[in-house]
Parts: sequence; C-alpha cells; structure tokens
Amino acid sequence: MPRTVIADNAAPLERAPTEPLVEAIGQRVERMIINGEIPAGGKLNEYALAQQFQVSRTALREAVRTLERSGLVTILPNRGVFVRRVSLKEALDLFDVRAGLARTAGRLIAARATDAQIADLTSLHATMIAAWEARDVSRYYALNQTFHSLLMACSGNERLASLYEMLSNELHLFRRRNLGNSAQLEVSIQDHAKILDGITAHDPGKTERAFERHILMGKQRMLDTLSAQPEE
Amino acid sequence: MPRTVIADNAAPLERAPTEPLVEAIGQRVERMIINGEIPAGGKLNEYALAQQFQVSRTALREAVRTLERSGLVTILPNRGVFVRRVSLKEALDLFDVRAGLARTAGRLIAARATDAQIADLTSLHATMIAAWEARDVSRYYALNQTFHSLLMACSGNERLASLYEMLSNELHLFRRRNLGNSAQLEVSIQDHAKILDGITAHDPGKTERAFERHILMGKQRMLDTLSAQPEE
DNA sequence: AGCGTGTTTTTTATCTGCAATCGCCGCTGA
DNA sequence: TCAGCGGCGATTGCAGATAAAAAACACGCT
Repeated sequence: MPRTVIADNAAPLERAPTEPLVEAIGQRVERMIINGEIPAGGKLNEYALAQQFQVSRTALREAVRTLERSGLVTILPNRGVFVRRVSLKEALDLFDVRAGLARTAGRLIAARATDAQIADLTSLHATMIAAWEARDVSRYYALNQTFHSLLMACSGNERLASLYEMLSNELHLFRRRNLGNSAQLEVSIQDHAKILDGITAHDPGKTERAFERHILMGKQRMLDTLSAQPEE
Repeated sequence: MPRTVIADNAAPLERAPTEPLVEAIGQRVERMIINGEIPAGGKLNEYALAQQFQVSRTALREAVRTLERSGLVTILPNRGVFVRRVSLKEALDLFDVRAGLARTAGRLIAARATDAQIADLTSLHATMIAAWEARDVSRYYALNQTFHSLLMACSGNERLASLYEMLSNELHLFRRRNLGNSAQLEVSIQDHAKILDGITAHDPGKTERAFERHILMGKQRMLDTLSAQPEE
C-alpha cells in the first residue's frame, strides 16, 4: 500500500529571486517524481513537503495541481496526492500516442530542418556512438534524451515537442529503466541512423516511417523485457 | 490592449456537494473561455471571479493554474491570468498535431471498434446528415463535436482521446467559428462517410488516411477563410 | 503639451488559520 | 476471535489576512 514518502535529499529549494515560487516548486517536484525519488504510488504529504521546501502549503498545492494535468500525479479528493501509477495498458497507450507524434514530427523535420540543425544532430549521433562503444549506458541514456528533444525541436512545432516530452515523462512512471543491454543500444543507434538519413535526404516519407518505427520498437522492447521478467 | 472582463451571466457556481470545489471552478472557467464569454487576450481578475463564484481566491487560483497546463490561459508573473491568444502559426501547429493524433486514432479505431460502436457512429452520422439537410448549422456543429469525441473514444486509448480534446479546445481560442457555410458542411459529411467506410471495413490504412485528411482539410479551410477576410 | 517621478490604488503572491474529512485504533458485544 | 462502531489524531479543503508588485494617477518641471 502507498505510504507517505519523504525524500532523502531534503534541500530547502533554490530559485532565482524573480522566478515565481510556484513554478520552482512544480519543477522541483516534477524532477523528484521523474527521478524516482518518490516512487510510483507514493503519497505526497503536503505539510511535510511544504516544510522541506520552506514554503507554505498553499504554494505547494498550486504547484502540485499543475502536475495533475500533465499526468504525473493523481489527486484523490480528501485523500491526498499520489505519484501516478501507470498500468501496462496505459504504458502501451502512451507508446502509441508517442509513436504518432513521432511520425508527425518526422515529416515536419524532414521538410524543415536546417543544415545547422542537421549538423548538430549528426554530431550528437556520433557522440552517442562513442558512448555505446565505451559501453557507457547511463551516458547513452542521457544523450538519447537530448537527441530526441533536439529532434522534436527541429520540427518547428512547439506544442508537438512539448506534448512529446510530457508523454516521455509519463512513461518514466512505468517501471524504472527498461532500456538496458548493449544489444538494444545498437538497435537504437541503427534506428537513429535511419532517421538521420531521412532527414539529410529531406525525405518526409522515410523520416516519418523511421521515427515512428523507432518508438514502436521501443514499445516492443518493453514488452519483451516484461515477458522475460514477468513479475518482480 | 487586454482589459479585465467580468462575464455577463454572473452565476455563483453550482456543484454536487461531493465534487471538489476547485474542480468545479476549473470546469466552469474552462467553459467560459471556450464559449468565448471571456475573449481571447482578456484578463481574469482573481478577486472579481472569486467574488462572482462566491469562493475564495485560493480555490480560484488553484483551478486556474490547471488551465495553464492545458493551454487555455497564460499566466504572466505579477501581472495576472490572461485567456491565451493563439497565433496563426500556433493554430496551424495545433492542426498538424491534431491530424497526427487523428491518424493514430484512425488506425486503432479500425482495428478495435465493436459493432455496437460502429452502429452508434453510423446513426450519429445519419443524424448529422439530417441536420445538414435542415441547414441547421449550429446543431450540426454540436453534433460534429460529439461525433469526433465518440470516434476518439472508439480508439480505446484514453490518453489519445483526452489530448485530442485538449487540442480541439485550444483551437477554439483562434478566432470564433470558422466552420460555416453549408458547402463546407457537405465536404465534412463526405469526409465522415469515408472514415466510417474505413471503420466498417476494419481497414486501418483507409481509416487513418481518411481521418488525417479530414483534419488537414479543416486546416486548409481555415486558411482559405482567412485569406478571404484577411484582417478584421 | 510632453515627460519624468513620487504617491496612491489595485491586483497578485504568499502565508497562516480554522473547519471538514479521512483513516486508524481500540473498545464492545456477539 | 472478530465484525461493527465511536473517538481521536493526522491531513486535506478552503477561507481570509498580510506582503509585495504593478498599474494608475497626479503633480511639477521643461
């Protein structure tokens, strides 16, 4: 059963003096959730968190409300705020939506990406290959996020990018780190290469197929991992 | 310049006693915005609105914060809350994302829709044809929303449906009612027929193309309308 | 008149407090 | 022993008060 969780690294929250308090809190809590400092299903105690951040409960409540819309927490009336649990069904759904967004993005990117952007992506891709060759999985993982984020930015459609990011965040709530062994990394790199090919050739059809496929392969990979270790 | 707006129909807010106050306020304000009772760019005065609803500013603020995430309002620190203005570029972006979601949905619907759901859609489609023949545009408009919402529900992917709805709401902020003359209605009906054909045949490819195209035609229609009456 | 500046007023940002609700725990009686 | 039931502490829901910021205003100067 969900129990109240107070994060270990209790720091009183830092922010630029101009930045609105509520936003700072929101980002902070968001990070805590995505990093898994508060486990899925865990409860956020208003008083305790407010105390930890040295802010009032009001500010904290406002911040947490916004996280509800982005799907990171669930609010049960009179019960409290809980880090959302993403079911397998929901995770699969998220992958499908994400794949659709990727497809849309792929088409746009192929049409719009500038040479400078393509150069950035290519160079990042090279860095990722290096990380793979060094078998540095966690570095690859971080670079991978950057790569996707850069990719989405190249679509020139901000809403598209922000929705994609939101869904990626939500997906983090479904079991920690599926992406693991280096064989999977290699597949991922090949996918990226195909996407880059499409973009470089400014071929919308090729790019959209490659990007969508990349996400759907991720979904498949998750399913494979799951059936390998069904319950934990 | 944006000026504070106090809606005309100042009703003190009704809700089921169990429903959380903040949610009720949120939905109410959302409706007010989508219905255009508060014009795009208009300012929401916290005190005035709280007064009107007979609630505290705290509750109102919490509610409005959530609307920010869904893109209906913009919050300027220390300045206040404004109904979001959607630029032409943003509207076009929204259409692109929406079209992508529609495509994804189309594929899923063709694969998953039950006979009962197909029957419902078909019957609704017939009702819409009747509304068109009666030249009842506003009725058609309402039915159209129901049709799309039913459609998305058939995808069996809740997140997909909710994102689609969110984007549709956002699009309402870009100039009022583009969908107008009956020639456009006829095109819309033909689109719907094609989508239904795809679904009935359980043909994912056909359905996804038809649904995506339907949205992109809407985008084109908006552009046409705009170039007809460039500035207002 | 136009402009800069100090002052008042309005509005927002945040905090504190009280009331309502929930969950837990121990009691009671079968 | 255990299901039912108050009572009580913990926690959330909501309201109002205070502090801080911005906007509106008014004045005097050029």
